[in-house]
Amino acid sequence: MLSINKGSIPLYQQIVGLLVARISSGEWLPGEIIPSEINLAKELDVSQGTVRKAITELVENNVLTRKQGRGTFVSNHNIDRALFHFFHITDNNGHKVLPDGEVISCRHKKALKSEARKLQLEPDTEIIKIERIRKIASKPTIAETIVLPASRFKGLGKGKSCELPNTLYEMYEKQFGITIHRAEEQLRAVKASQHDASTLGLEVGTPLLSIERIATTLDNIPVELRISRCNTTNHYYQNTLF
Amino acid sequence: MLSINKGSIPLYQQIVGLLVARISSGEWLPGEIIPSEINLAKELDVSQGTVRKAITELVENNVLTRKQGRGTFVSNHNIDRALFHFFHITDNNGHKVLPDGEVISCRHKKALKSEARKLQLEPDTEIIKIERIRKIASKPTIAETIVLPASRFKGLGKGKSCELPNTLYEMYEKQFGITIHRAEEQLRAVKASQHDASTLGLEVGTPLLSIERIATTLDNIPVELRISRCNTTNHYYQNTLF
DNA sequence: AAGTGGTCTAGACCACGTA
DNA sequence: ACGTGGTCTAGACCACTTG
Repeated sequence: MLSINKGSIPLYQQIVGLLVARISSGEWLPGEIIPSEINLAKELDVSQGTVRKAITELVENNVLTRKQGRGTFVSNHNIDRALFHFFHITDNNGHKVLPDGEVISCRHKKALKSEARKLQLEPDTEIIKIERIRKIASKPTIAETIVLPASRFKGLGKGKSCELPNTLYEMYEKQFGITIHRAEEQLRAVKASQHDASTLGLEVGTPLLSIERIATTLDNIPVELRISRCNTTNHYYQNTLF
Repeated sequence: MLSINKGSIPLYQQIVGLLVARISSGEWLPGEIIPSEINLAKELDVSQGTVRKAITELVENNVLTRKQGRGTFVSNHNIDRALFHFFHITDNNGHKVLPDGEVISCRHKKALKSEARKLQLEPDTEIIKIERIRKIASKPTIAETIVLPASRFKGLGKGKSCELPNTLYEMYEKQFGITIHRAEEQLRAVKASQHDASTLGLEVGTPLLSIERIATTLDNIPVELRISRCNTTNHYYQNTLF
């Protein structure tokens, strides 16, 4: 099982792999506690320090969460994580506010060529396309288009389920067992289209901040494509560099 | 000196503080080697593991750089760091290319109210304002305005020194002993002004990605305000979320 | 009181770079 | 050969949570 040979991968890295496998296989679900460091050490026949180093790496990647005196848990998507890690829009004072979401349409379609490529799907695969408008302090601020592979989100958008919560990732996790772990965002300045302009109450051609996001699971499978067009008159996208 | 009392700050955190102090005081300059973990442990009368933990934290913050077999070094600004950590613009294929910079003007002025606030200066403090245009593959792509407190950059912009290198942070470090450690960026979509439009060869009103950056030193003193207006037709701003 | 994570130690050995 | 960082161990004690 675990091997400690000359020139091989460090033990703690192998353990990281084992832990990730047990999480993405669903053995340990989001929010659940995992065995204590001591018990994992016994099970894997390594020292506690080595297990600890592996866990530390996963904590830094937001995969696990430590709670002193209680144990180590698989991270889950709550409103805090949504705001802290997956939402970079703030008002002009730098304060984050989670906007309300209001679904405009939700339809099953065949993926466009570009959508299929970005989600690593076969051409013409069935997808769910959601259009929603997000309001901050009752003011329409972001127009969003969300594309999901229909096969992974069975039942979404049929019947009355077009009412979606604000924190979609929490819903993906609870209803579909899909945990978003990582996202790549591409930002551009674009002109508001006719559609954007009318939903956001702006003139056609107004500059909007376009954020195209591809969100992936722990095992790096893309499961959501999201394009947000944001009115940055009273808000901006905040990023910190080190 | 170091205290290990009940309920006090952990030893390794205290050591982080000591190391940071010795770096920002200039005792260890960027690029220089610091004492080995063993020697620091002896000097501070703690175990090597504790020193190691402190250093690890600084390595993760890009303050120190470890080189196996050689030693631990104070990080410096080279082209790699500029590209990897402080430059998020890529072409449409996701490839980073450091653009050329061409200074348009470089003048000493009094800080505007908003500039003084952002750089934490007294109103009317003397600043240096640099306008430059950045080209990628000979094509003007980014219009930049850079504001620096004159007191910290004595001599810059007088005489023929208006020729600036592409990697400014390397120059700040070498010529002025100022190391940029962290930056906050605020992104917006804006209309190209008359000035932007002519320098970038676009029509007035074209959407541009505005990036307002405040860069700070290790001891969190803001030393540069930079506003970039970027034509995102063939480029985008790339960001990764966890 | 018992169990968990968090800190700290002392020492062994490996991998790498330099001389 | 030597010194450096990198991994791993075994064990002690502290801080926190729960029963």
